[in-house]
Amino acid sequence: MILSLMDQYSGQLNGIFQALADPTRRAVLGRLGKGPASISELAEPFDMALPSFMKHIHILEDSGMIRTRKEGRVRTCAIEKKQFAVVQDWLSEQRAIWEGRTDRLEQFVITEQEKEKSK
Amino acid sequence: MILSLMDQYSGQLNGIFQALADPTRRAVLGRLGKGPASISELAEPFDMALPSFMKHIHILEDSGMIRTRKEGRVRTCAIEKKQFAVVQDWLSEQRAIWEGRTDRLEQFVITEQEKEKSK
DNA sequence: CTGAAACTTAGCCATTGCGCTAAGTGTTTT
DNA sequence: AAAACACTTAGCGCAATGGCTAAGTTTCAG
Repeated sequence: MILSLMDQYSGQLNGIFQALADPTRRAVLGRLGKGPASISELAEPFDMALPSFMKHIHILEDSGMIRTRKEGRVRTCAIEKKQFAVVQDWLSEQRAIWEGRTDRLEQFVITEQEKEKSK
Repeated sequence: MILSLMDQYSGQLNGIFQALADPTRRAVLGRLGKGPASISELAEPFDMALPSFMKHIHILEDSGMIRTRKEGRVRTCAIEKKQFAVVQDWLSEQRAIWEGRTDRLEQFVITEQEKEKSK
């Protein structure tokens, strides 16, 4: 059960890191860090056709790094801060390995699971 | 000079995140967190031809996440912890944006953005 | 000095990634 | 009602990714 949680976690990491591997997408996240924005507002600084830009938005959304919602003809995007924690956790996990503290890692995972359950 | 620093930083992020976007490569980093290892030692857990595995090693090395050295016929790989800090810094920077904190670096970026707009 | 070991190089193949244009859909504005 | 706006869908082209096999190269063991 920790295993399945870890697999899910790992699957997310593929998408998240892939999403972060592009400068356009990182710039979009930087912009959204200051607050929500529409697609065209986000696209404006980039010298790119709109459909090309939209692909970046889809990748960001699929990775869970942003959330979008359409009202009327405008789609508004917002950052999903939770996903940054997934990256942070992976980094922490890695450091735990360096420091030979794999036991505490398991403890951490279990603790997080309990937190989830009690929500 | 800040610019060249930023470019280098951003350029590095492309490679780093790309490297981290693959589960095989993350697993290799996990293994190397416990200490250096040879190519064949690292490759052993994976059901993959050696040349395929070597590509992952090259990508990790190019991204700066690992360092390798050949002695005799054996190439030994070790983790490069410094590169993890680059990711950590990016995360911190992102949080700083959410929190509306503008240190010198971000102030610079925003200023440049405004300059672009007013062109 | 011959052969096994540990990579290494070269090249093929299928899929994915990232850009484009052209045309379509649904909302607002005039 | 017509036009403008803000996406959205469809499909093309090319380069990069991630796997493979076959055939080197270099080093070490016997």
